[in-house]
Amino acid sequence: MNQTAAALDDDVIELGEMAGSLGFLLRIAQVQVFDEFYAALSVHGMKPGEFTVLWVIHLNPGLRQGTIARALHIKPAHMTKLVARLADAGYISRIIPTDDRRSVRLMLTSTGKAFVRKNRDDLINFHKAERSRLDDDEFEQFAALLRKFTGIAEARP
Amino acid sequence: MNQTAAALDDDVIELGEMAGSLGFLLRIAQVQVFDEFYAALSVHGMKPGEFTVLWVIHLNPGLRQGTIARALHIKPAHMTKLVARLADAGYISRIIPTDDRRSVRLMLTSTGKAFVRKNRDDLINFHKAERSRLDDDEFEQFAALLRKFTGIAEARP
DNA sequence: GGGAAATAGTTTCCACGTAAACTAATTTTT
DNA sequence: AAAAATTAGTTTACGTGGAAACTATTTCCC
Repeated sequence: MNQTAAALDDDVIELGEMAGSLGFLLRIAQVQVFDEFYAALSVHGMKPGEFTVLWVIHLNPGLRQGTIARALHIKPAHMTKLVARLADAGYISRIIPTDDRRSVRLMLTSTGKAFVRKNRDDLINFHKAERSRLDDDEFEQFAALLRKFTGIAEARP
Repeated sequence: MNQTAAALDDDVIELGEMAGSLGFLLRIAQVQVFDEFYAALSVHGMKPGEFTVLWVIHLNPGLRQGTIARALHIKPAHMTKLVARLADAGYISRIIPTDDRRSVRLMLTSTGKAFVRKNRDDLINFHKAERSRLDDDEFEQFAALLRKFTGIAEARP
């Protein structure tokens, strides 16, 4: 048990300035939240990105898939596959408008609507569970700083 | 140019409760920081994870690679490849101690030491660049909340 | 109006990271 | 002390997401 040198002192790691690096801290935080998401919601066989897209379509029916991709920082190539998965699963329908047949507009199917309605609470509860080490005030402050940092507007009430 | 319906109003997206989701906000924030990292440091052909590992070895010479992997939430399989890349590049050396020949302890080579010394400032400057939309107070508050959220201790002065 | 440029999405191919199975070394059990 | 269990790291096989090239459609401009 007693180590011979400081260099061999496992489990205690000096991070130095790294502990002030947002990139590093954000990555760790995201991994943790991701794990929580899977623990809470993967029952439905859905991944975070897919759920997010479904949610955005729910709130913004008829939007172009490219617009959604840009807003969520999903690359077009990936968006194509993600949309295909959601369409194959029967949650969304791809609509090609006649006035611009290059674009694809997305709508929830009735199955998709039912899914969102049914799992809305799981989503909300998941958000609450995320708070883990923070109290309510800290949580709100944290979310506000994240929104400011990312330049994302707060939800309109 | 004038859209016909609200549903077609591209570029304005309603996120609803999603704007309060840490998972969502963390992902966006991380993507942004990641992009900044590449813009600032990819000249050296090094990725964020690699740079972080190099930095941790610099501060904790002789640590086991598994210990570092756990601390940085890097999976063992990935750590093997990452360490191989850094070793191939000549930045670190893998040392198999005689008292436990299963383990691998990592040290910086002189090349690695020189690299860290030379790029330390880029790293620090990068951290400053990260602050973009936040002032100094907000930045510190943000980092503190991230540390609390992730359970990571602040750097010892 | 017809070719050039721009735009939307898709396809192909590749890199990164992971889970699962595996090898090697060490410790525990009996 | 041999067998079983544990631990450290590696290898293999695969899935996800991304860059670049491609197709289809629309807009620009001469």
